Amino acid sequence: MEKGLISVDQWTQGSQAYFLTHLHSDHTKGLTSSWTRGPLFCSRLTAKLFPLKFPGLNLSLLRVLDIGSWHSISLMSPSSGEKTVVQVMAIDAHHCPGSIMLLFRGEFGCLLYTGDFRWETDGERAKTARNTLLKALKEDAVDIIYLDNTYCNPSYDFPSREVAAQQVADIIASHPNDDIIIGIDTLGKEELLVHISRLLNIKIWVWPERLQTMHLLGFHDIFTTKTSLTRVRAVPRYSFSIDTLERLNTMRPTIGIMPSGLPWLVKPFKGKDKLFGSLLTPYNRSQKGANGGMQTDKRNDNLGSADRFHKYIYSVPYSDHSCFMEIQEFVKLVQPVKVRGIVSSSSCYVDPLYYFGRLCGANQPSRGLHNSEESKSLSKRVIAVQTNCYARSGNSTEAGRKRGRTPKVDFLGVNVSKANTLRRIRRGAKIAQSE
DNA sequence: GCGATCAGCT
DNA sequence: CACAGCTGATCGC
Repeated sequence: MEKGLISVDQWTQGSQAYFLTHLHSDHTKGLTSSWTRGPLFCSRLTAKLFPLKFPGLNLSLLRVLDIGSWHSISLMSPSSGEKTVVQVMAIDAHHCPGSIMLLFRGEFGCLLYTGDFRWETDGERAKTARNTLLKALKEDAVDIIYLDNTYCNPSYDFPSREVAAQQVADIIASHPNDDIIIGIDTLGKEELLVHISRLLNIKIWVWPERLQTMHLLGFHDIFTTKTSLTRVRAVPRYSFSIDTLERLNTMRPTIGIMPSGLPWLVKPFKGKDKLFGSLLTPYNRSQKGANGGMQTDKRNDNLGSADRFHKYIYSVPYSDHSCFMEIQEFVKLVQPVKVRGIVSSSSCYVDPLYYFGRLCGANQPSRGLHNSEESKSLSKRVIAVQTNCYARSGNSTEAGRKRGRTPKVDFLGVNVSKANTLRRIRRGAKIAQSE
């Protein structure tokens, strides 16, 4: 398919229809409240959440895709000028509220763009999504799948979110006298919090803007902004640090729980002040026994940052992306002719074909373990739909100008700087007084 | 003063 | 290296 027709999670000029898989910022880069470039297709829930993130956006440009049914869109072929019809079906991606995969068919063939997705085997939603997909696939074979390959490596193995949620609940239950801080983002992990709330019969504190989101999502009794009502607080992940926990512990015993996408790969620890790498939690450590035991008994001010971290913070493998086995099952199910990854990380990228080439309809040679520049640019040029092939980290080791930093964050992690407040208001946050 | 962009950090 | 993305600073308008 030629360019100039449709774009997915990409907001540069030149397409006739734009599709958004979900409202995380790395998929909306370039999209602003002053959007006028064309109709914007998304799920009903995403449409509902839109005003929160993009206040003032012209809502008449939004087009709701109902899950599981085909929508026909009349467009114009950029080269011939003839009318052409694109059909699209949204399928629950179960990544965050409102997230969808997009199945396209048209003159260009049949394409499946997964967006970010989690393909669990159990649960009502997972089964419904599977049935929806299977039904759609009966009518068409998928030519190309654009795959969320975030954890597309056999070393990424972690349990279902249900199991991870139970681990979190167990940690909380085993600290009956502690305050609990859970790090979350602006969207996602709601099911985890609901699980905790139901199981322990406890309300959960969230910051005011997050409460608005919860209300839009239909949660009305579970969450609160009154700290006096609960010992469990969900706070912005970026406010989550050793310092925060240590400060809180000078007032009340408090533990932090990080339902994190990351560190289940235990790696050697490098650099004495870095937190990256082996994040063995107190939870894991107690099961592990040996090794670090004696250091935990040292006085706090003698601890290295790793030990300071593990003293208060538990990291739990709760992921909104599929693990390797789930990705593999998904590719087996779809049996696409071709597969391309949509996440191109700078050095960890593995061509999905390396693992799944043999599962594809046509036997494609893999381009090998690491992404050559060739494979990346190829993916960009030949890509049938203009899609967002994005990188997951803007980390650069460029020295540049170093700026000293003392974040002005109050003990609950809600920042109060003026520039920041303005930015939040522009994002649509109505600053409500919580207490 | 605002939006876009970048560096830094978790 | 990295989940997703916030914050502060800078620069051009």
